[in-house]
Amino acid sequence: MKFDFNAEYFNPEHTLECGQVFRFRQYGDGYICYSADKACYVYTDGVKTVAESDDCDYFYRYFDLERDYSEITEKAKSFGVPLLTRSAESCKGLRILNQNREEMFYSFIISQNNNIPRIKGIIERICSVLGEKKECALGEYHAFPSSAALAGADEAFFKSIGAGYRDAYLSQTSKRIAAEGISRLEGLSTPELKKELLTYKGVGPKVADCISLFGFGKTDSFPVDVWTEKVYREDFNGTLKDKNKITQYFLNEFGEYSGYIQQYLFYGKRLKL
DNA sequence: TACCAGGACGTGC
DNA sequence: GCACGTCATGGT
Repeated sequence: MKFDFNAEYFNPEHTLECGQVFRFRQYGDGYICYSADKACYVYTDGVKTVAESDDCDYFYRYFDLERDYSEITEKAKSFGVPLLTRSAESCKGLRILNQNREEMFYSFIISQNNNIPRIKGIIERICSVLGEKKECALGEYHAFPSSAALAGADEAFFKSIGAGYRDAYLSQTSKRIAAEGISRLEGLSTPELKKELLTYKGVGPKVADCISLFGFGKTDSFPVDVWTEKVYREDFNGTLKDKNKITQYFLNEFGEYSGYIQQYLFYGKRLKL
């Protein structure tokens, strides 16, 4: 099955390459992306972006297609920040994905003090060993492992697939989530959710903000990493040093739009827009 | 070869 | 509470 969407506000490259997701690869004229145990081929054909999958309902929501992004990009440009205006204009087809919550937990624990190509490799190796083998029209692939499957592996496994010192974090947090589930995190306000996320091993303020935004759809989150910290200094003339205060500064500026704007700024800075 | 990467943790103050 | 050293490892 397939569906399509106005390509002006759905650009696969910007959406996938902007640093919010790690499980995708270039294929044909577009990309194959994987989420939880599902797969989707997405490409732009003229004025339409087309998505093909065995589960179109899942990916329609995954790509956040029920939301109006023209309003978001206009809001972003209204702040009069040159980098933000340039990024929102040239990347207006960037959408914030609705990703699997547990997959976001482990992915962003892995992301700490790490680079994106290596993060992708670590996640790929974890999936290939512990993820259920699946098959679809696009070929074979491995699902992202359940927390139970991750909890069944030990620290040495995570070390062996190149996770480095994050081995203990993955081991401990997967055991905890396998035992508790994550329904205890549903229905919380954004500040309450962040407070709870900070109690998991390997989850600090930045990773908590990423899980909150990308896993729980909390757009009043603003993760501050080395790139957005650089944005703060160079594009907002910021002088604060404390990263929590920098996050609070951005939240005060952008409110419910923080998550979207953060992604325009992060991606735009990396692209040297 | 150094430095960097979507940082968090433990220790000492 | 805050500053600081440390933590693996591949990318650049």
